[in-house]
Amino acid sequence: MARIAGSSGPRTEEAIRRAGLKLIATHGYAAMSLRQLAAEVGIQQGSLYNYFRNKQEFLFDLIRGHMLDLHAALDAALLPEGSAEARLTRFTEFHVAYHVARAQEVFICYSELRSLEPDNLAAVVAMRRDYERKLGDILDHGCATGEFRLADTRMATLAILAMLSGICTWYKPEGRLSREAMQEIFTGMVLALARGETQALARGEGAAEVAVVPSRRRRALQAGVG
Amino acid sequence: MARIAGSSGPRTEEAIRRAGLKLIATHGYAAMSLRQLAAEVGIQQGSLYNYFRNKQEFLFDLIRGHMLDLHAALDAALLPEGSAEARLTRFTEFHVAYHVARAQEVFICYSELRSLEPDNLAAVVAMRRDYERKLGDILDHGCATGEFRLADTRMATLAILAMLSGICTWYKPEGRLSREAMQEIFTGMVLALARGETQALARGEGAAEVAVVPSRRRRALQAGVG
DNA sequence: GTCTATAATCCGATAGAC
DNA sequence: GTCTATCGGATTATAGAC
Repeated sequence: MARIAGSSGPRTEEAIRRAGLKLIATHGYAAMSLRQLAAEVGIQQGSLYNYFRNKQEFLFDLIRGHMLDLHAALDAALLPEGSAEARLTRFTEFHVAYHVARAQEVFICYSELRSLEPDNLAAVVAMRRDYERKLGDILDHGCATGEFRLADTRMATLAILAMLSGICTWYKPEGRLSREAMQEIFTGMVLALARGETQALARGEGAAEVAVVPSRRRRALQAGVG
Repeated sequence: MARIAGSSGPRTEEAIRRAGLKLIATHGYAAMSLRQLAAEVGIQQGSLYNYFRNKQEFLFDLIRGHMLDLHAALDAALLPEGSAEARLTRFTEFHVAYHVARAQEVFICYSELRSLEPDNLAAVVAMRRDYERKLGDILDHGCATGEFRLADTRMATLAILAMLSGICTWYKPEGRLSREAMQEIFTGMVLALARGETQALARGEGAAEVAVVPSRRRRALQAGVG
């Protein structure tokens, strides 16, 4: 990134934000040094402290700002009334659009929670819980009206959010599918999951009991392969 | 962890592995120092180099070993023949069981890919792709036989894997649901998603166009809230 | 195999000139 | 607001005694 000549407050601030998003999304917060960030922006490392008090505050501002945006945008997109199906459709379309448009920020919000200090983490987790509840309420309502058939709405909430949030881990703007196509595909999958009319197959007893912890001997053999 | 007196090769090796899994899962690879790791094991930092050549090799061994275990366990669990529904049921039950039993290792395999150097990353990504293909083949087969109805099997592959893999981000052994209950719930959701007989609702035009990038002014207001 | 000691580098954060 | 310079400490990795 080109060197910015002279004084320029707001421009530098936005450049730092964008560079930080990119570096943290790529390498992670702990692996990003402030010298790296300053070089990407085109300023000296010490100058960064005109824009935050310390590295932790920079991360928290990024994540908190994004969560506020997310909530505001969801509230604007969500229907206050209507059938559960219509509201779930809206929720899914919004979630896909948001994750496509702001994949980096969304990714950081999931992956860098571990890097937040306790107080900052608590604030973000509370906002996250509110967000989950909005989906959970739709699912609960749909089950009450008979539109949805879910064995466990809490698990369904986590499953749907994980499924949709996964988008930000592999989505590329130049990819095969347009935003509209992805919205339609994912809406179809989410609705099918929620309606879930079918019964699970009789489970093959024993299948679930497969060994998931390898023997010490197999581990040793694996090490030898390298 | 208690100090291990005297020489003890294999015991130390396993202790390092377990401590590394815990620390990396909790704080991340970049944030874990070798001094921290050594302290957790109860040895001095320099002694770690009897067990790996450098920090990167330690991470790669952890991830690669886990991927080998995962593949071997899946192959043992998966039915070579049978209906697509039966095979998808087996796949899901296995995936849930594995993620419940080894949540830490699975989590690291997703979250620390970014910390792998290029050659190591390429090796892991190749293994990951093989794994995805095994699910993709089941879905393709099911669509061909008419058991499944999916608009896009590639998206469905990614969606199902994200949904199941999400388990390792929130699962706690002391949680509300047993492994068996989770297997049944998730199998039901995955099968419903794959069968997906229903059509999506007519989409509310305009709903997808909601602003996902806030105005500069709103951002400034948000910053003021703090 | 474990220890102590240390090399060489990098880190976040601060001070003060302009 | 940006720069240069630096402080104090932490980091990975190595060397050599036991």
